[in-house]
Amino acid sequence: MIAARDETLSAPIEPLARRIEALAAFPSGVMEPLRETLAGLGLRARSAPPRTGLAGAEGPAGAPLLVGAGWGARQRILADGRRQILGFVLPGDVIGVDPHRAPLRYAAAVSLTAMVVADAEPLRTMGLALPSRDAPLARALRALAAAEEALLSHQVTRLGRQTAYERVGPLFLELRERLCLAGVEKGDSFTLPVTQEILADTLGLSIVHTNRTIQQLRRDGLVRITGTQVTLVEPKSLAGLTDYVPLATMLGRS
Amino acid sequence: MIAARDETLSAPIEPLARRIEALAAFPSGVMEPLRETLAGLGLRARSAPPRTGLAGAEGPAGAPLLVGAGWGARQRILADGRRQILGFVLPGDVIGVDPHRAPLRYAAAVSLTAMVVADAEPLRTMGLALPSRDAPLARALRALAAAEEALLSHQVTRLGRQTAYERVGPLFLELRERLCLAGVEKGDSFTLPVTQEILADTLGLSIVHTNRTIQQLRRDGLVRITGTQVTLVEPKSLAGLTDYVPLATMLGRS
DNA sequence: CGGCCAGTTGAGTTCCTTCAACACTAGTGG
DNA sequence: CCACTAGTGTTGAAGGAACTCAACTGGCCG
Repeated sequence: MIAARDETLSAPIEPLARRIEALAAFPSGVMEPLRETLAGLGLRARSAPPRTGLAGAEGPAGAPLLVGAGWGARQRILADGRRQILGFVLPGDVIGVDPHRAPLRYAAAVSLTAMVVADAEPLRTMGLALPSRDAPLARALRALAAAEEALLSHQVTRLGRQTAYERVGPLFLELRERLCLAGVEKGDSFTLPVTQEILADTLGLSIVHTNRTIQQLRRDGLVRITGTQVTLVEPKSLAGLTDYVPLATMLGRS
Repeated sequence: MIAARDETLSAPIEPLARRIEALAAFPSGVMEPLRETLAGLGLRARSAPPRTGLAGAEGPAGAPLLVGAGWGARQRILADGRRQILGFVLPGDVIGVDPHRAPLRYAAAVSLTAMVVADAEPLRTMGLALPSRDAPLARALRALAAAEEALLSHQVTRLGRQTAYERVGPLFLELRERLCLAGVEKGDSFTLPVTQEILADTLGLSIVHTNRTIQQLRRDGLVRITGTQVTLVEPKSLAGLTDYVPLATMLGRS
């Protein structure tokens, strides 16, 4: 147990490497040196307690942050206290790669569970690299930025044009896909370590209605939930029913 | 009249230059050479008819596009025909700067009115430049990308956590601000060349409810509308009432 | 003139929210 | 050991926000 935890702490880049591998579709022989480049950056992990601010929450537009483990969220809070979660921050995510992009004043990143994060300043430098040197990594980081924007677009569509019932399915499918890409979960089942209040603020619904909607999905036999474990019973029909487009498809791989 | 139109066609970079000038907050002496750099790119404008696909709609992930005049939109269409507009494309916008970013398969860019656009491939190249050469332009382009993401985040919050009444005000304020930054409008009034159906698909509302909501704003004396002309009567109280955060604030200026 | 499109208005319905109460679990201190 | 508390999940009932259906207006153009 402790060994496993230490391993995660010492290798916060692993989820990122897996996502790059899964999404960037590099020819063989490219990924190995890239992994070495990543390892050579010598990123040092630190752990963050639950419910605290990450980059962008306080202080000046901070350094970019690589997530090694745990769940976080980017959120915006209205003057009267209403909260909207823009999206979850999962292992393999890099928030604030571009000094002008993520740690904006209007949207804060917070940890939901305990997290393992690393200062990703070296990554940012690489991300700015010209197509010449370290091109594969720069390209991969741009693909990740593209994925982030794609997720945000998806969020807009869900909130604007889909019913409560149609919003939950894609969210679960998205979370499962992202966690699988990062290599921290596999199969049709994943751990959902957040309360229904968090889900409600993500889905743009009230807590009560979020609860009822999830139960409807359970009654319909599309998901099974025990504790924090979510199992997608029939991912394909769930995807069809709720108009889900996989990340891989969105990024043009298909 | 014709002279003015020709001028726009021959200088599609003007709105972009103005936006950079307004948002990037360069010290004096930086903007002049930057304008010359932009002019030196020799971008050639062409006009696009209304209601046609722009980059990303069809064909392979196309070249990036600079908008010189007219209104467009980025949208996503669900399987059953429901449409969600992610955001408007206005003069000074660059769509698809990053080959991995805008022209995604899942989201198409379309023209709403007649537009003047230019192939912005040279801009893309510059955007990838290292901090060394052409640094100000690269920085400015990244700031624009940041603004784009900020707008998308705003859209999420509006759709997720604000009422119909609260959604319209910020949209009008945002449009006015963007048009002013690009230098194509000034003051508290602007031309809104789109139907209420388009607004509805932007706001995530039905046409009927969009109509009623706008009329409520008129009755409350917050906006005046004659034809396609929208006038914000009391921008400040409208902003306060609907929790609007100006772009300049979001980007950390002020 | 007639047709079409955008805007407007009324009436009824549906979806979602709010308020309230209650069950369950875990943690805390007497 | 057990009350006590707080947080989360769950359920019922009532109200409100937004949708759908339908009709009608006015402008514009062939």
